[in-house]
Amino acid sequence: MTNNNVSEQEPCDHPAKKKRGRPKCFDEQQALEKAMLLFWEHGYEATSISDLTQALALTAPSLYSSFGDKTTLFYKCIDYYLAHEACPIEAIFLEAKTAKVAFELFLYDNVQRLAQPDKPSGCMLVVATMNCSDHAQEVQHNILEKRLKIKQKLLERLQQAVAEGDVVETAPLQEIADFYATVLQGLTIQARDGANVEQLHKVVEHAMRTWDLF
Amino acid sequence: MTNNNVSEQEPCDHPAKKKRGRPKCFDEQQALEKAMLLFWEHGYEATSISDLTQALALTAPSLYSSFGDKTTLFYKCIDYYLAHEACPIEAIFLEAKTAKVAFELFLYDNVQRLAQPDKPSGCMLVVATMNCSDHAQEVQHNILEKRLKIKQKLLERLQQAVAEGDVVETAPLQEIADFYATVLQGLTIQARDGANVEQLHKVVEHAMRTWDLF
DNA sequence: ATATTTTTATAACAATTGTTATAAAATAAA
DNA sequence: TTTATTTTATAACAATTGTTATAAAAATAT
Repeated sequence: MTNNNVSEQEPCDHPAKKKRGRPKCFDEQQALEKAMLLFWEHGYEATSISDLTQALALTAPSLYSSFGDKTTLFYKCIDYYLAHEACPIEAIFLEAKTAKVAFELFLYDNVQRLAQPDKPSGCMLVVATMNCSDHAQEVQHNILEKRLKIKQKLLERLQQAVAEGDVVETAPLQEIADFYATVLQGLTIQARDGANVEQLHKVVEHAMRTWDLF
Repeated sequence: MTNNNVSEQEPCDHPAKKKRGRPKCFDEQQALEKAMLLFWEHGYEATSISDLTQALALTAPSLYSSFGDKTTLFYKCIDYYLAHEACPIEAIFLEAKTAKVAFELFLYDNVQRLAQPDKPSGCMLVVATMNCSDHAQEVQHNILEKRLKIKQKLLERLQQAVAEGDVVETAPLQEIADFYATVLQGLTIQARDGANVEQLHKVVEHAMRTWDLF
């Protein structure tokens, strides 16, 4: 990680060390956020370089020198999304005492993120590479794997719960993970279709009510 | 509906009335199905005219004279999909004696359609216009409305059930519809992510087990 | 045979796609 | 001041996008 933030003061003898060449006339972090919002809203392929340069108010060469080509930029936007907009599943799963509480917190946290009025609705991992041409097959596959990893984390939290005794050993862990992953991804489409937070909240409420039926 | 099928015999005095000009060298219905499969797999915008002409083995002028422009062709593919590939929700809802049975049949029917090995996975209404540019906003909106109509039919079937007495009047109909719509659309993403029919079956099984918890 | 109709094939269209070469501009180091 | 470095702006690149004009080909009707 290179530190490009000029305004940041470091505790050394030459503070505010200026960079050598012509200074950038835009904030890289802000630009990345704007790009992420575009990709989140319209997806990887439907967002053109021209859309990006227009929204970020910079030229194509500046975009390329700062972020690489379109694919590289997209991956950086995915990372930005996961760091700043997506649900912190590991933290939630760590502090929750039981698997049920963990899933409950996870789903409610997602609900509020999936249906924000001032942000694109739905999970970016789901909506940004849903329909792709053959040229974007690799990108599509990489994002698919990120989705699968989330589902894997659900399963691992259940396994941990079995080890800790708050879920019985005979419980169908894979089925439970499949069910809540289905609900989670359904919430994304519902949000895209205009459902509000209260509606999604009720859906999660019911989905959690069924925990003991497994 | 114009009948372009030359081989079909009609019970009138001049059977097999040949058309006037040069005959078509491709079957319009088969071509439409192939186009539908492409749009289903890759979506509206990511499927190019060149992709279509290549897969249907016909030239661009033939494509345009037979089906109109890309948007018109896409809508015809959506109609073909709804007629031949999508779940016949009205028929299922009509013959089911109770709302619970109706929802059960509907979801199980969907499961087998969403995860066919030789077909694109997931519901075309969900996956074909998930990420679109501004140019395709109108198409995206039209497909969104088709999704909303399905959800509306869930609600109406519940209202019918209340009228018929198999669902209590105090039941939260909108919540029930929201929940099962969420599960349905979640199944689409799960199918796209590689879940098989048995897995989705179990998800539906659990979702239906929660019916009486509303 | 000629005329009419429909579909075909070839080729081109302007516009947009992602990307980059080039040179000017703006800064710090020498 | 000169040199080195970095970012900017302009402009172009080949390839692809959706679409259509043109004319040849293949059938029926007169």
